[in-house]
Amino acid sequence: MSLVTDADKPTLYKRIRADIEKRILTGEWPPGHRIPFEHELVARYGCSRMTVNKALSELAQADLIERRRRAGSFVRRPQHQSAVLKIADIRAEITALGRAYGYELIGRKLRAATASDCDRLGVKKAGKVVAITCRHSADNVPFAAEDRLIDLSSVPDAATADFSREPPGSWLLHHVPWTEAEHTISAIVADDRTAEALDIAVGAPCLVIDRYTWRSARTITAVRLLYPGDSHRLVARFKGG
Amino acid sequence: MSLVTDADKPTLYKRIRADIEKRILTGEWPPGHRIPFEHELVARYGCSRMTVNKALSELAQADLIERRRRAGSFVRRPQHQSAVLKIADIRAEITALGRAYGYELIGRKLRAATASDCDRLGVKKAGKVVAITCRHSADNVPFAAEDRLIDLSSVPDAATADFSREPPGSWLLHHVPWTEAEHTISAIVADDRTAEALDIAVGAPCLVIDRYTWRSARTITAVRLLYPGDSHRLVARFKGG
DNA sequence: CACGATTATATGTCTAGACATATAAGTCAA
DNA sequence: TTGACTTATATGTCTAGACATATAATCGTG
Repeated sequence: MSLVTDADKPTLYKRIRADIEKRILTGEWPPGHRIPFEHELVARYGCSRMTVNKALSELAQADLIERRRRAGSFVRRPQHQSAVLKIADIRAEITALGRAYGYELIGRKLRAATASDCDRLGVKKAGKVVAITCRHSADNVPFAAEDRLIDLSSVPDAATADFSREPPGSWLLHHVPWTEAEHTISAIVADDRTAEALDIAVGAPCLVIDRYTWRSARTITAVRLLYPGDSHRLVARFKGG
Repeated sequence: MSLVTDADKPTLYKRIRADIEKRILTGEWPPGHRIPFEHELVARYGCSRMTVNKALSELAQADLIERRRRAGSFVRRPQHQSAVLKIADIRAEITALGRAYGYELIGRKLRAATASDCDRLGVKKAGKVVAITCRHSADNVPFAAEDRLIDLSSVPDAATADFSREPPGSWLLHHVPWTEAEHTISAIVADDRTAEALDIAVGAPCLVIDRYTWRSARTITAVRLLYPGDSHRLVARFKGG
């Protein structure tokens, strides 16, 4: 599997699309930024306008850019994310509810990936990983317990990031643009350890969310979140065809 | 709001795309069906191949069709939907697992919408509704309990549909193309009634999915599904920007 | 200054070709 | 029958143009 999708034998329009996509994803061209006009890209790549147009049209279809006649093409602010962000950034979720956000780092370990780590990250062989355990609270009431693994070969900066102040989810969101995520949701009843972490009764229902995030076929992080099941609701909105 | 996107002033390639999209969505061209070759569409619409190619390329980018060199273009089985379908069509989910699907209609009532019905459907005032209670099983083991409300002003045919044979979810899927859905997921522990319906112990964890589906701002159905929490996993995959 | 008319320009769509390339299908030999 | 080779064909990409159209910017006028 290649690092970048569609990069097997880059045709010109795919290269143009990938170039622009990369600048958007890395933040070099932030939302609202005007990307070069078609005629400028034509000059830069030395091709016909149809080739540039095809690249830009696909980016537009993917909602990465917005094209406006006479004005140009502009980087869109992520919009699909909102539904997901509600899940992805617990701090934002809690503060959006008008409640006081609390965060507590319980454990942080830097280690060479074990077999079970690789399995969790969905990779054959990872180098080093950071394992983080922490807890989120709202108005001083436990809100969610988090158990996370970050692949350092994808996110080397995570090795030195200070997770005692900033929750890893927020940190990642601001340092690593993700492109895809998969959630597996299930329900369990709280065992002793979970009950203690969430300050609920043993046997109370818990919502379990396992999220696995990657960018361009490259694993970023795997996280398990435990919520008190009766006090939390997870909202996901889809669009169908 | 218009019913069909991009239909304001249909240019030719959009018309071609919409024509094909319609046939796919209505099921006239089912998954696996080979759609006409480019040269056939060129002949039918009397345009150049690039125009047809643009329509087909967009359908391919939207994952509605798959294009294979030398073979042609084929309707894909819903796969962006698959994550959702897994939720939406329990019968398909169970049979996909290679297990025997069982369905049992427990109750069906046609009534004028009560205040609580309107609330559940998210409308101010509905006319008549159908309320359905049923149960799904896999290999004769209870799989999910369903409690559904269908808005008859949006789906009049549902009044006369025979839900004793076909589960309402499957029926709706084949009769009413949905465009958007919102899921609210939570966890509970089984009470007496739930425990009996799902044949699990009282106090066992349950996953609750409330799904609310609409099309073009028109409510179609609201459904609550109860799954045994330890035996069921819900997978959702998102794409971000 | 405010507002309507004009103009310049970037994107939107389309054509009639061209060559590249993956691959289904057919051919032939072991 | 099976495997290797050849061929036909549908899609993939690209060009150098063309005209259409929405609209930002400019210009003029009251």
